[in-house]
Amino acid sequence: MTDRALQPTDALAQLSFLVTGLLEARAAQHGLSLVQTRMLGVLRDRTLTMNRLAQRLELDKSSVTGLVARAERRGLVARTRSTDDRRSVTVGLTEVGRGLAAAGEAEFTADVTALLGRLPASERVQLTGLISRLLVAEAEAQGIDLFAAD
Amino acid sequence: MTDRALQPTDALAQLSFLVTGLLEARAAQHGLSLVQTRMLGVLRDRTLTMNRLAQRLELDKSSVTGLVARAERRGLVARTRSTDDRRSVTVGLTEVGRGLAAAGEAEFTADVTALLGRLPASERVQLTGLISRLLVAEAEAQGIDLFAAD
DNA sequence: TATTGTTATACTCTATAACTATA
DNA sequence: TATAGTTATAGAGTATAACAATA
Repeated sequence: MTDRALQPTDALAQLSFLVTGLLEARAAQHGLSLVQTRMLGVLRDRTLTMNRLAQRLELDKSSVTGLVARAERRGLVARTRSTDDRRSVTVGLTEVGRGLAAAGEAEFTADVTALLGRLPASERVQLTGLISRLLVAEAEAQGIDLFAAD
Repeated sequence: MTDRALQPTDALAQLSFLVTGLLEARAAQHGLSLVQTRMLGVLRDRTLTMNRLAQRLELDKSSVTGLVARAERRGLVARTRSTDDRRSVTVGLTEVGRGLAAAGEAEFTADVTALLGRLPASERVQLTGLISRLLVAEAEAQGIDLFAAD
C-alpha cells in the first residue's frame, strides 16, 4: 500500500492548489486578496504607470483603477501624476505597503520552506532543480528569458 | 550562463501560477470560472447536499447558494429536495454539466502533459514522483490519507 | 432548540463602453 | 486622431446576519 503515485496531472494540480492556498491564507491574515498581494509584489522593485501595471497583472486598465483606489484608501500605494506626460499616473508603494509586502513575502517563504521540509534534503534539491528546469524550458518555448533583467 | 536555478519559493510559486493559469484559461474557454470548474469537478463523482458541497469548496453555505443558482441557470447542475431530511437539498450534475466537466478535464490533462513534455522522460517521471511524495508527506502530516476512498 | 438552506446586504474584483484630459 | 486614465454600469464571487422550514 506504499508509494502509490498520483497521476501527473493530479500531482501538478494538487501542488498548485496547495501552494496557492498557502499564499492566499497568508494574504488573508493581512486582509489582502491574492490580486492585491500580486500588485504589492510587482510594485516592490519598481514604480509603474497604471497602464503598465495593468499589463503586468494582465487586467483591464479600468480594473486596475479600482484595485489601486482600494489600496490607496488603505494607505498601501500612492498615485502621482507624471510631470513629463501629464496623462500618465505613476503608482508606487508607501512605507506601509512596502512593509506589508516584505512581511507577506517572508511568511510565504517560511511556509514553502516548511512544506519542502517534508522531503529529505537530497530530494528537496532534486525537486526544486527539476521545477526550475521545467519553468526555464517552458519560458524558452514561449520566447521568454526567465532571468532577463526586466 | 546556463542552469541558474530559481529560489525554491520562486520555483514553487511560479509553477503554481503557471498550472493555475492553464486551468483558468481552459475554464474561460467554456465560460467557466475557477470555482465553477472546481464545483463541477467535485460533483463529477458524487452528489452532495449544499452543506457538504460548501465544506468541500471551503466556502460559506450562502456563497454556495449563489454558485449553484448560477450553474443551475446555465443547466449545469440540478437541485432536488431530499426526501428523508426535507431540510436538505441535493445537488448533482446534469448531462450538460457532466459533458463540460469531462471535456474540461481532458483539455487540462492535455495541457499539463504538454507542459511536462518540456522535460526528457526520465526527469518527467522523477519530477512527478517527487511531487507525489511531497503531497503524500504533507497530507500525512495533516492527518489525511491522500488515497482514502472518500 | 438545532440544523439546512435562502435572502438581504455589502464589498471586492472584473470587463465593456463612454468619457475627459493630454499628446 | 491617439493614448492614459477614470467613470458608469453590470455581473460573478464572497461573507455576515437574519430568516423560514424542518428536525
